[in-house]
Amino acid sequence: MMLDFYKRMEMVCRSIPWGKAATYGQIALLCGKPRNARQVGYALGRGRLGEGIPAHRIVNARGILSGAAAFDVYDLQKRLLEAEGVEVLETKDGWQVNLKKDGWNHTLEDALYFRELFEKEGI
DNA sequence: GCACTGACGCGGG
DNA sequence: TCCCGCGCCAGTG
Repeated sequence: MMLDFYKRMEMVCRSIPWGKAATYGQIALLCGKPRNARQVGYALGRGRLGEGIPAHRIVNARGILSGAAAFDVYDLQKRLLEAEGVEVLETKDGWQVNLKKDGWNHTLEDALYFRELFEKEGI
């Protein structure tokens, strides 16, 4: 049932720093499942990662915010990001964050930390 | 088991 | 750089 993946996603998502944005692929990578970016979006969309997940900090590889339908309020993701000091720009493809400036630059140490954590937790 | 879906990503033109 | 096609894979009916 790949429940392990969900537990991993929850841990990684909760580790995204305040005021930073992470990509689906980045989360999948840190979970040890680099090809499962779609599942990250799926899990978030269905609210399968529990309460308090900073879902607004997850954007796609180009920094585009998820479609309006993903949040109850059409601009909630934008407002939550801006409340954390993240600049959200308007583009023809939708709202976008500058990943160069506001993207989560996780380090190799971060990746190793998660790998050890998952092993220790047995997931 | 089968077909289809999707908050995705990448490589080629 | 911008599109577009294709690969990806857990869920769902």
